[in-house]
Amino acid sequence: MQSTAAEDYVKAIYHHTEWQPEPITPSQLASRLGLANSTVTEMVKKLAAAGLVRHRPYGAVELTDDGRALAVRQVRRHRVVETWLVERHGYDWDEVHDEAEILEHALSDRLLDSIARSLGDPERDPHGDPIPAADGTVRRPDAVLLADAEVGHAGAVVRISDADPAMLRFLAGAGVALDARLTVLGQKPYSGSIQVRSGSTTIDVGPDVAQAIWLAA
Amino acid sequence: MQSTAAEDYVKAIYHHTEWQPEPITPSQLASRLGLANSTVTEMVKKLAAAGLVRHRPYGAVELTDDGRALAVRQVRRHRVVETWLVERHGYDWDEVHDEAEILEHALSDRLLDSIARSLGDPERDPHGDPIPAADGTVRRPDAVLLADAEVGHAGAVVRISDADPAMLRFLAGAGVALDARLTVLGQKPYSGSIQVRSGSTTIDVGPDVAQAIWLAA
DNA sequence: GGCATGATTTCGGTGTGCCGAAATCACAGC
DNA sequence: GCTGTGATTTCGGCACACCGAAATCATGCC
Repeated sequence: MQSTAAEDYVKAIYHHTEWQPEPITPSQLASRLGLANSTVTEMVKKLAAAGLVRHRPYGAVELTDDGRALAVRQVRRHRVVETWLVERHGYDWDEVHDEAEILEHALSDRLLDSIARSLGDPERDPHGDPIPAADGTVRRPDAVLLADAEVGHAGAVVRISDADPAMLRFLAGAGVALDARLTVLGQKPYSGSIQVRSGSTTIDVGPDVAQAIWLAA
Repeated sequence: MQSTAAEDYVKAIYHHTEWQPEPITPSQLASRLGLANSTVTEMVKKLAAAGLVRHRPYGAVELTDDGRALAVRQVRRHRVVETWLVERHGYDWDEVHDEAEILEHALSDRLLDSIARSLGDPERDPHGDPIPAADGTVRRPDAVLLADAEVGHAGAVVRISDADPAMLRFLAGAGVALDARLTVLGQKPYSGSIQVRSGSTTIDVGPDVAQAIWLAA
């Protein structure tokens, strides 16, 4: 059991728990993968038989150590490829995902490690997501979601969610990029938006943006 | 009909006619692909329905213009990838094939062209096989099989078959590489071997080697 | 404790690409 | 013209990954 499908499943499960720890339900998994619930049920059963996943009927799905190791390997591949596409082949942030999704299943370990080396073995991808090392080690920066940061908190942008390409472009235009230093000035009561200082300018960010940016703790 | 399987079939058919023009039979195709005859029969039927191949029952298989275009595209991908693996990732000639076989199905046109550009849009791969251009143009050098070359013929090595990795290593050890200048000194009667001068040394090559080296005409 | 509701699973079915065994064909030799 | 032989095709079947519809389950609400 090491098909590209299995790799996609464990990666999706891992991804779900990467920034918050509740286990994923089968239907969440199905919608994330764009598959029918019945398909996921069947595949989860196979993954469980292969020892990659724990699952009792009608319950949530969790990775075993083996499953997590496979997922981390897959995440490494995906993020190395994304970084390579952006840094060496002129792709934009919002163009890399589909290509990486295919390539991550096609590269040998040897080639992937060679590509990573040629990039200087980066520890994070263009969004700030940590790139696991070849041995499975993940170095995750101490980070606070902007939405959860206290007033007065100041820190560099450590991660920006890549869920919404339009937002990425907006933020780039506003000068908010990886490593940009932000200071939380305050919340506007009842507006749901947060005031933030970036360099000498002040910007208001809505709740969707505040959920997409992590600052160094 | 653009599956990786279809790509493999048309590439194998193309490959068969690349250096000699008899059409390939289903069983030859099956053994080249490592598949059962029955599988090939079925797939050929689908390829014919898709307009990639011409085939009447119990006859040989030939590419249509569409099929040839797809095959050439695939050959380009394969050879660009091989060149890239050798030149940028330290692979040896005899190590690239399997990796390229997988990658050629996984790279987008955009990425492949970017890789080719980064290599200077090479016109031949490490074996000397011509790399088709992105528009499908193939520039094949005028070449003579060493076995067919007349006594006194002199020319650079233009292509070395990659069928036998051990032979590749032997030739590399003997100083016979791409662009090495060889002169045909003569045939040893009844021995089947040919005397060749390479620089200041003279070597005897057997019929298998003489079938694997092409000289500039 | 019964029941509605939404999530989960089961079930029958599909498409692709593969296989071995059996049937069929083409062609050469007589 | 017949026939044997090897190549080709047909046939039933399998594994994988997917689907929709129907059945089943868990949970919260009354």
